[in-house]
Amino acid sequence: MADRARFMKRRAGPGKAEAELAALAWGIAHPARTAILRLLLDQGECICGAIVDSMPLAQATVSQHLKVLKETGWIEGEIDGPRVCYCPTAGAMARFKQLLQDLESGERR
Amino acid sequence: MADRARFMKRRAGPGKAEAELAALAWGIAHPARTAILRLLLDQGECICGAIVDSMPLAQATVSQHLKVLKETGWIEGEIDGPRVCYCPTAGAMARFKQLLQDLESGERR
DNA sequence: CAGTCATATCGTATATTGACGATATACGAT
DNA sequence: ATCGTATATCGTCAATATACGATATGACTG
Repeated sequence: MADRARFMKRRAGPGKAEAELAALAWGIAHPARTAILRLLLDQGECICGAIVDSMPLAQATVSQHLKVLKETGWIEGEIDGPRVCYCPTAGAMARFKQLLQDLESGERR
Repeated sequence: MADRARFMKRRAGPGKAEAELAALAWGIAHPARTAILRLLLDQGECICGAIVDSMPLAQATVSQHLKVLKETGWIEGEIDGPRVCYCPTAGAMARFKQLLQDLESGERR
């Protein structure tokens, strides 16, 4: 997947939307991550520990998924004392839908 | 990613939507695939060869991406004489948007 | 049937994912 | 300062993903 990174970054103007859309899609391209995102959208925000408890995965694994969701722009984490409170990034879903819409309607920017 | 497959298939009722959404997202989680899908949505349909010509990738690689798009339900291929004509699967985008909407509004089915 | 074009599949190399336990780090409380 | 809790990161392993050239398959043409 060196190629993925290469492909993602290479293109300048055209292809930029493709890369952004692909990156966002990649963020939710794993059921564990869609489950996490759903939880956060449902609750508005959630302490990391609660997320871990809700998943059949080790804490380290959940942390990795949270990292991916953060890196792809889906969620944000705010440090709250000794714990971290995660919430959906405002506008991320709208942005994703917009990119999908553009894809559908032949927009090019 | 044995885990991916495991996760994808394990769950029965709840988690089903997550798996479906994740699978669709996975389909477009690579810029080459979003580019192909865009091309098809723009043109309505396209001969495989034209798709290959429009991409900076080897024919074999494009074929692989087409396979993923087909398997994830985004496109369909119709044999047209010696060549194959691809087109977007009707309703796939709508289904994806619906799943996203459900994710956002806490739907559970 | 042989030949050619179009597409899919095979085989393979490399990088990445996703899983986990173990460890490190950060913070609040004692 | 030390302890205990909460998260993140490290190290590692098996399983994919992705790329490519080479080869197989399928479909017309002559």
